[in-house]
Amino acid sequence: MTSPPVLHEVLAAVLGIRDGRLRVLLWQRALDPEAGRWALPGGRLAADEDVETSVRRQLAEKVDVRGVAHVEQLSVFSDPGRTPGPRTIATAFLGLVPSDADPELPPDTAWQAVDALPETAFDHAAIAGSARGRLRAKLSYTNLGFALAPSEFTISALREHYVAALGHPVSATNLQRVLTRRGLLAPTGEVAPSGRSGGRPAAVFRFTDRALRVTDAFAVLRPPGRSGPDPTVWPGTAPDAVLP
Amino acid sequence: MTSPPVLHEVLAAVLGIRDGRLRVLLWQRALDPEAGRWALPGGRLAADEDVETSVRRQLAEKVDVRGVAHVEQLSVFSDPGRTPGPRTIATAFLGLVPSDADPELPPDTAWQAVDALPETAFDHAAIAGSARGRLRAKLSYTNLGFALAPSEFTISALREHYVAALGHPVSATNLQRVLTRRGLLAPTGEVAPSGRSGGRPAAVFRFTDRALRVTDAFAVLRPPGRSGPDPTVWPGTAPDAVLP
DNA sequence: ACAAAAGTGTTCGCTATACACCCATGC
DNA sequence: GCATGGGTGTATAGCGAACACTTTTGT
Repeated sequence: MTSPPVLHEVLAAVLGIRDGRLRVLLWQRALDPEAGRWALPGGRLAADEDVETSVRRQLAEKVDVRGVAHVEQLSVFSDPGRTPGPRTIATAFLGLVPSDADPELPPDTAWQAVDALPETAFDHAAIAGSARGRLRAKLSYTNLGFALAPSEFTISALREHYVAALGHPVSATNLQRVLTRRGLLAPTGEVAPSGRSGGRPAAVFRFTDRALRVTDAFAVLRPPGRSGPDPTVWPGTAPDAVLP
Repeated sequence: MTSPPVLHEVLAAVLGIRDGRLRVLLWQRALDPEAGRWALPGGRLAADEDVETSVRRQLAEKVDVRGVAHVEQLSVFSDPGRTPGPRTIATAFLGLVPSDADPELPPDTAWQAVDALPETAFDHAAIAGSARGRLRAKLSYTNLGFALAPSEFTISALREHYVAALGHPVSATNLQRVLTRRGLLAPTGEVAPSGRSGGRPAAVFRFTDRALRVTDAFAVLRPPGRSGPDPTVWPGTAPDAVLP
């Protein structure tokens, strides 16, 4: 019964497209251990909050909460040696901030490219990588683009966001078709003026929903009889909890 | 700095097809709190183990470890009031036991239908539901059937497993075609004798792999140029960690 | 007129489902 | 022979990728 104390922290890998690249919000540690290295925001769980409440509270101290369009749990990092000192178990989260939200950041905090992280503390690089993997997967079968793109955008601007997040070329033609067929895009009716080098002005769109929706669940072994893909998620399963 | 102690436990929703239904392994609590109610196996984390090691160790006390074909993390349950007494955070897992593994169970332990759970303790019913959702999703885009079916089976027997797990009709014809096209099934060359009512004897198959493989990742927005669906998972992403 | 960017039309391959039909066995 | 269950052949619908082509702007 004299088991050693175990502390519990939450950590958030907050991703966003900044400057054409997929970046994660990190702060630079001033004190040991790991002074100088970059770390994910987060911290200890308070007595009266669950992990999701906690991560949202702690993010609010770094970025304007309203800037965070989506938060979801990744997984637990619990290796006994993951941090020095008393054992600390971390629940890792993915957060997404659209590129038109530009929260003021504390001086020790910056957006760092996920593909070229600076020296990171503890296992935080693995958590950031896990967040990137989750984002890439969900971009393909959900409407999660809404949490990355600004509220209004042209297709080519949206395409650049997808390219940065996915890390491979994306065709604007097909992107528009896929998202349109799934009913995720709504034209605002406005057009964006063309640049100095000419070109047809682009139509402006927005996402129809600003909350996570699974749009392409269950490619196979669907229940019989239905013609179209059913728009709703399987009964009794939260979108977050379904496809790991 | 006088934050209250937080305990950490792991809980496993071990699912399997038993008697034609999707069931979960539960044990009946003898003592308060929640005496008489049914609970998931699990318990406190030891000092030198991570959560995955811990859940495998604790399962070994209930079922023969070799019977458990697959274990993966679900999510953290951390509501402050989820248990009485000192605060306890749970990391929940999905475990799968093929139907030809019949571990001896302690007298207080039984397979209970997930669709008709008895009175369960704490938030364990929600965890079992989450496990069922995860299983249903992954049956569609991975080879996870291997962890549910016996090592050798006929297509119609496999079909019954899928029906029980998914909760809706599944066509044997299409099931065979989908799994064959994906290269998941290998015929053993043997045939199962037909029953007393006649009928053509069925060919016997086995799964080619006995470890999780994502077979249908990323229906859309694939990297360009490839003809077939790429057989491997996205570089740098573990199958477990990808699609929630 | 020309270049540039946006957007549409069309083709192609592939997947998954549905359903008709053939095969092998017990009685 | 006939019922029963197993298995294959084939048609259909839809999706996503690729690419040619048209539309609309700036210079």
